[in-house]
Amino acid sequence: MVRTRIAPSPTGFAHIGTIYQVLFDYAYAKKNKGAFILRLEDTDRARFVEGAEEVVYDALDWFGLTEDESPRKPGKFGPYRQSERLELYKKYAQELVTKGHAYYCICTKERLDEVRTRQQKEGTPPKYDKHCLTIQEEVKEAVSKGASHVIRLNVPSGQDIVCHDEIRGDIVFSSDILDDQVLMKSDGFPTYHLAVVVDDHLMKISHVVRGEEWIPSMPKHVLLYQFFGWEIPHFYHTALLRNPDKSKLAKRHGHTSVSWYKEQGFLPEAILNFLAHMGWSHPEEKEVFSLDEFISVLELRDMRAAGPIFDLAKLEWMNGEYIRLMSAELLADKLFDFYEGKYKRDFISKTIPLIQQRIKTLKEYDDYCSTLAEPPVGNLDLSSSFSLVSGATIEALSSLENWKADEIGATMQAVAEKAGVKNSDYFMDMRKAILGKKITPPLNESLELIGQPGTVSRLKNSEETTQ
RNA sequence: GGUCCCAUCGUCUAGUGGCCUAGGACACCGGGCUUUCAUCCCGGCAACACGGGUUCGACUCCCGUUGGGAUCACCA
Repeated sequence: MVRTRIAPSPTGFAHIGTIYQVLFDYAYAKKNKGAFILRLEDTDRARFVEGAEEVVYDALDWFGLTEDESPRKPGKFGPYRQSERLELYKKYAQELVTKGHAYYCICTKERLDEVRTRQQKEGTPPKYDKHCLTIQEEVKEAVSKGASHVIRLNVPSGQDIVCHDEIRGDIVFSSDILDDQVLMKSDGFPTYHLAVVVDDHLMKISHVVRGEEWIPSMPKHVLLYQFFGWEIPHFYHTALLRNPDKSKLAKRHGHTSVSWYKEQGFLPEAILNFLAHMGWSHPEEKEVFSLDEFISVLELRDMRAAGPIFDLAKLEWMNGEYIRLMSAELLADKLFDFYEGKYKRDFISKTIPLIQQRIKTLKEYDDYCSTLAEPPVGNLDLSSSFSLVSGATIEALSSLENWKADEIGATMQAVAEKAGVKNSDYFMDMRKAILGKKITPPLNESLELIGQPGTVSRLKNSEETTQ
């Protein structure tokens, strides 16, 4: 049984990099008829944020990557919030202490800082000096009397720890560089390292897909698995998404928030398709493919280890592809929802044929259609020849009987010809006079949509403002 | 700095020793279509970081150099 998981800490922020992990977790689980689990790593009370869980759920739902088990969808392996599993961690930490693989520590922050600065001066790796281990009986007595304490991992010296990554192969670490990591904090909460190992084991996680920033702490996890005598899941450390300057995709450089992509009018399907190209490629080198197809051809071990740069230009292209491939009906629905009532559903439907080949994001709809819905305001930047043809155009259009795009076009063309004005100049002026922009949807169809009275009144207004 | 990871066009990538004069996509630059902008079609520019090996033969294997990245908390 394949069971994958995503284990975000609820910070009130949905990171696009998390979705990247989820995509592979979800797809691999589905491919193997397994389960995709969402576990909340809320062990850091200092970072608790109200409503943060919903942010995670909303993001998963928006992308259609809904989990099989989670706090909101309890399965057999709950609870799915680490804060509700405290007794479990305590029990397993005790087990390690009993076996001698962990020990109590009552060192103060001051002493820890002192040790660290001394090591920095000496140029030795900064790690705990096992002071409390040497006086463990004393420490235990203090703990039993209620002294504030943590539990540390007792890292053996002189051992090679082999960490197997399915993408890179074996990575060997010397245990001598490892710190006696805190397992249980003084507030009774576990640290990530203990919790992740205990939970992945108890929740029967078979494949772990996580970012490569976790590689340095993997030996600690392997050590824990060995101490507990548990089977180690398959690890896939994926390359980190990068900013154009190659640094880890982070808030201060690039756009990391799912909400940003949503606001920019990107479609979840397009984002997923784009993300699927990061570190992985379709076996037939296809560019555009559905989530279902991705699921059927995905092979996790084909992932590349090099860190890809997140290229917005390609995402935009991909998004445009999805918009063009979409049914008119669906696109209209998406636009209507995106603009939350700013545009009438009926108006949007009528504009679809005019803009579907033009917009790359839902947000660009505004650029084309805002002045189609409402007359433009401000400087129209018309050429001097406009005044020569405006009167005749108004007259011709006012008397047009069949207000259809091709008729409108023919009528205007006749005016231009009669006045001896170049088509391109004439129509550009009309475009600017009626729609207020140089870049617009096709003019004739736009005018049909605006209607005869609307068009004529817009022309009259433009005529006045230019005089 | 220590440890670890990584290295093909500007970007995403194909390539698992001969099929490579290195393929595709985005971007970019031309051209066609066209009353704007797009779509669409045609064409172009552009890469195996460097140095040693191994081999009859290296983009592909090994070592080193350089470069980039990650990580070194009672955060995850």
